[in-house]
Amino acid sequence: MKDLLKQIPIFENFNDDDLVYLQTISTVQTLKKNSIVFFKGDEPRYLHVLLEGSLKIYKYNQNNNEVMLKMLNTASLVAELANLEHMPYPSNCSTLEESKLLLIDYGKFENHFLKDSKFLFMFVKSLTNAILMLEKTISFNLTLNSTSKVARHLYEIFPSSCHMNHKIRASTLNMTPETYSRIIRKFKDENLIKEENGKVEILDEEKLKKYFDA
Amino acid sequence: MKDLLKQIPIFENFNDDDLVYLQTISTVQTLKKNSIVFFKGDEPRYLHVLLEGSLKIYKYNQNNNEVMLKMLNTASLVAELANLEHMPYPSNCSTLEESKLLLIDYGKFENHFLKDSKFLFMFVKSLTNAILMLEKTISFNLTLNSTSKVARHLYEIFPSSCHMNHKIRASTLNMTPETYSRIIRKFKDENLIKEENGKVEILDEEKLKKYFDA
DNA sequence: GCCTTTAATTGATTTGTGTCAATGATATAT
DNA sequence: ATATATCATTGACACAAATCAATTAAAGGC
Repeated sequence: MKDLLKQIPIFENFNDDDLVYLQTISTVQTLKKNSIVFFKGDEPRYLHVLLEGSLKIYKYNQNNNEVMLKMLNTASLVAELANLEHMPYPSNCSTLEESKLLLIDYGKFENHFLKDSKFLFMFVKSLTNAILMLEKTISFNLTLNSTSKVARHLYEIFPSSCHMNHKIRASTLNMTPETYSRIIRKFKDENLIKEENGKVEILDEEKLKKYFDA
Repeated sequence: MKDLLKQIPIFENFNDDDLVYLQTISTVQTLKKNSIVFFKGDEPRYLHVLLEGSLKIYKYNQNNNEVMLKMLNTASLVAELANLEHMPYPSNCSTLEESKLLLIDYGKFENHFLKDSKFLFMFVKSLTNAILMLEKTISFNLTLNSTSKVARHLYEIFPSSCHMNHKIRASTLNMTPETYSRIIRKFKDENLIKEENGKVEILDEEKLKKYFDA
């Protein structure tokens, strides 16, 4: 777990003592697929760290369809901001597969770590990272059409999410499985990609790139 | 200017000495309507503070239409992250009306202020604020359809932007002026709002609310 | 292994929003 | 004050993506 925590920006410079203390104020929780981690409106009591599995952060649109705002994979800090601001969670969170979470008692964490300015640099780094991700999400969703989103997802995000099925990939990209399927079909017909037992392989990287870097 | 700077989260706890030093490393720039502040890809040399007027942060989509990612009004810090990370600007920025900017030499700012941990708390606060805004943008753009966006904009964002014309309001909401106009017409026909010499008045707040808080 | 459920694909249709075009209204400049 | 440019509105049409529906494929449970 130590190594895993060090992959997370906010903990990367924690020393052994810090990590030991962190464990004394934490518990590990294992959740089955499609379990709720928290609901929109809940008061945050824990800092959640995703040790294994994957989560989605989501809301509902007018038509009560889920809109996935963020997907989180192993070694992520979940929704740090609601904690920091002592505000209720702005979105829902649930598991996409069986997952293991570290629940850190936030009151204790705040008292021990956040009063200490040596940790603030790490905090700034973590927040900075969060901003970069958010800006990427905005730009991705607002400037690209469905075809481009799929192309870019295949090109750059794909390796990390290749174990996921089409349905989840589509929802990550905020489109329906039907649309996703049709675009994948088009790419196959154009010989840009091929798919063998669920594993996608890119055949023509350059042509695929043309779909998104205008 | 002192009072204005103190409205900006990152400067709110600056003392007089800090503010005086800030001025020695800054210049003021006045720009006409539709002037470029920076282009995507530029290297940031200044920390920009918007003293007067308004700006847009934008990119282009596949069809070379502008997509506005953010609008900034008086007393805003512009694109702090590109500075912090020493990365090129990820988007373009231009003025929406005649505007006055404070250009702070970022190299000097960083040396004087960011090495000092007493300023880090303010920095965390500023970043936190930025994250909240970004999350709101994502949620706004991904969960609402055009009608809901206009309703919510009228309801909550409107007073601050009532001096703007329809074209800019539409682009703030990432829709065409035509779509905006049609929705406004619908709301007028339903007696939800009325418009007199460019000034919108809400007639039925409850009904307007129903369009966005599902 | 078979049965049941969930996921994937494909076609037909609908819907929301953008595009194009024409006209009327405002603002700005000379 | 008039001319010119910009903005606003409205209608007709186009298009991307969602929805609905039907079928096939794959995965999980017993």
